Amino acid sequence: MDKKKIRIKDIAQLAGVSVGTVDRVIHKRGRVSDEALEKVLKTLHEIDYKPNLIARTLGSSKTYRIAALIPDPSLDEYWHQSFQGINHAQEEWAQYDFRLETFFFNLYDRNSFKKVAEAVLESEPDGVLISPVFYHEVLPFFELLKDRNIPYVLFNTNIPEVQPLTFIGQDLFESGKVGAELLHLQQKGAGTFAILHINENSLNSVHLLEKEKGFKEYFRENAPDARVLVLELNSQEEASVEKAIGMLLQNTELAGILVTTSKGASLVSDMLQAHGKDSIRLVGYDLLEENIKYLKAGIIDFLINQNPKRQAFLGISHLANYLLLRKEPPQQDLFPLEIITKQNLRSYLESGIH
Amino acid sequence: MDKKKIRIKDIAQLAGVSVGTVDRVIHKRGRVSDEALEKVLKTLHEIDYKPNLIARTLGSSKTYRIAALIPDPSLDEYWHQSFQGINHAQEEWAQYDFRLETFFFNLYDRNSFKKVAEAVLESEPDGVLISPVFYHEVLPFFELLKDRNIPYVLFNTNIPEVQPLTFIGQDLFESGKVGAELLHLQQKGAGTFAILHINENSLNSVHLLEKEKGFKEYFRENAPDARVLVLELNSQEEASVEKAIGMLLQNTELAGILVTTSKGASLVSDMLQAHGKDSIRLVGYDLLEENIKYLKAGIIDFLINQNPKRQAFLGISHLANYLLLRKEPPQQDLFPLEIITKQNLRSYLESGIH
DNA sequence: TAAAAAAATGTGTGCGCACACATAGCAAAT
DNA sequence: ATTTGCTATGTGTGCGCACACATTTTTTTA
Repeated sequence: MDKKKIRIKDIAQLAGVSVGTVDRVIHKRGRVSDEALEKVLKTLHEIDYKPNLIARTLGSSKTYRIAALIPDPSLDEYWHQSFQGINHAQEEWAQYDFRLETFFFNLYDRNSFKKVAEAVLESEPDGVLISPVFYHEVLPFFELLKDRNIPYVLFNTNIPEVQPLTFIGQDLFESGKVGAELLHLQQKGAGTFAILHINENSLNSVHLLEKEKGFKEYFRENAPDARVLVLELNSQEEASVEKAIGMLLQNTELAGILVTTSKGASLVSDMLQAHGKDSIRLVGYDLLEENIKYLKAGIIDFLINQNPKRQAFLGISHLANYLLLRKEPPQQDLFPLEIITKQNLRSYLESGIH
Repeated sequence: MDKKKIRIKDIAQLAGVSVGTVDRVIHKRGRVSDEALEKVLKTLHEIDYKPNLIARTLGSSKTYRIAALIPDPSLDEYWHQSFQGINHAQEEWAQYDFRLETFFFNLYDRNSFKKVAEAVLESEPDGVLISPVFYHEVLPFFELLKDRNIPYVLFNTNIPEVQPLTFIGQDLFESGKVGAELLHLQQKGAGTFAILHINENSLNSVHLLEKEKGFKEYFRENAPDARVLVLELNSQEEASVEKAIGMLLQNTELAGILVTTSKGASLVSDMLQAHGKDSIRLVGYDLLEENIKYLKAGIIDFLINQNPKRQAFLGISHLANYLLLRKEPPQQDLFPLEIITKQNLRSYLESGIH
């Protein structure tokens, strides 16, 4: 049971070479004779050598620089929470020589993203954390990162084909199913259920479409005779969106509504109250201030928490671990679909990062 | 923006003393003149010095030993999951010189706990992780640990008055409220709701009583005319417990049942099926295999996840951080009350430690 | 066959800290 | 006045690794 720490020195002794040679073998720096190579590899294999990551980082003392690309947090509470996660990670890793540079772009302006992406490349970071909102604009960016051998971590939205270091977020298809289930709970009979995409550019709708698919799939499986309505309300003017929601509420006898965008739920809550229809079940996303208010008031029945703060936090952590300690992160880090109600809300607000 | 790393050496230079003196001041080893002390403290205050924890651990290379005291995992799936968390933590911290020694006791035998506690003391660990099931037996144990200056971390059940290094777990009062809410969702009218304590020694019932209080509180606040039944079924023989449940089901028109012990829910599920009463809403605790089965089958409607694996994992991590890196953990680490349904179940099973 | 070039191998140093140990300074005891 | 016995202060070393550099061995070339 006494597994003493094996050092490079020990390996060297066992293999009958010097530490320098062992070092060269471990780091594949070449300049080693076949004979020595074999000896070292052999003992390296026999003894299960694990380098002391602590000592490793001590010596180098290189300052790593991570760039984080997210939508402007001052314009959107959801992204503000992501930003908090990034800042939290920075504190957590302050020990080490890390410089975290955050780049903001406008969520509704693909050109702003392009510009910012360029700036990131110019800054020559050692790693990148990004929420790839603009699919088409992001692809060439990843190409360039790949060329420069800069690892990148995706969060919030996944694009598996660009082979990021890792992805952090939720399974949005499953998320749509959970949303549907929460609307359908204890709803006897068929009824009509609506899924609303509000105020999100349709360009980055992969996101929303996944939820929609899951939503439909749930009813197909569990209540085939339920009616499913899909509405996409993309107008920039709030008034026209409100009007559309109003019409929906007047003309249709709804059993429940799922709002796929985190900001949309409060708008729908307003309308439900205005039309005296707050018995309609409403499910939204994320612990935004407004959403919390309506959840407490009983207008919103459930929120699905995407935990943006933790997503960003873990994104940075995975990068830091990879760069600093050479720890490979898992292929993807899928978060559970957290269901928030009036009663367990507090436990979520009070608990730290989970 | 360029905050170069400040080392002890720098402090020494600024204060006009040697590193040795600075070291003595930092570690309060005494043997420093008032004059020098003041100088060092002053610069130490001006410059915000943060020791490099990495370098600190490198030098010492002391082997820390942590003792974990938990109920025998081979007898109980819930504790098995805790055990997994402990093992996971061990892997995570394998880097460092850690030895994790796990001590098991019988959940139903206070004497076995006493014996094990003694063994722990004899092993002279540097830190202790424990789930304090037996309140009275555990108090003198903590006294002894305090005498010996051994830090201890509690998880699962809290005993704030013994002032542990930290506590990790859930707010059980809130948990009872959430359980009640889940039973009451969309239940029009008053109805009768039962809370069942099954097969848990009443000795460690602080646990269960807290949930019960929250349960009652919910109905007091939200449905004062609902009827609340409390049943405690402590018999060792399963048959007699089943009989009691059967009688309950036959004689009472129930709207919902909350089972406070993780193992109890599957028993109740059985009985609900046997009596053809599976429309009664059932809420239980934790992702035990049996519970998962009944949740998928729709007999159990919701599970509240206590996340024993993560509890234990974080317990060890907090201890390790404290011992190795001298990081003070938060006073308590409260977990959110996770609601599991048929639809989001998979996301919880697939996600790693969250 | 000697000299030069190239390849293989070995040695030394620093990273920042903790701690053991060495030395300086200074007062009390002889 | 010299020694002893303190305290205050300074110096040196090791932790395990990475990497620069020095040295040895082998190969090539004249």
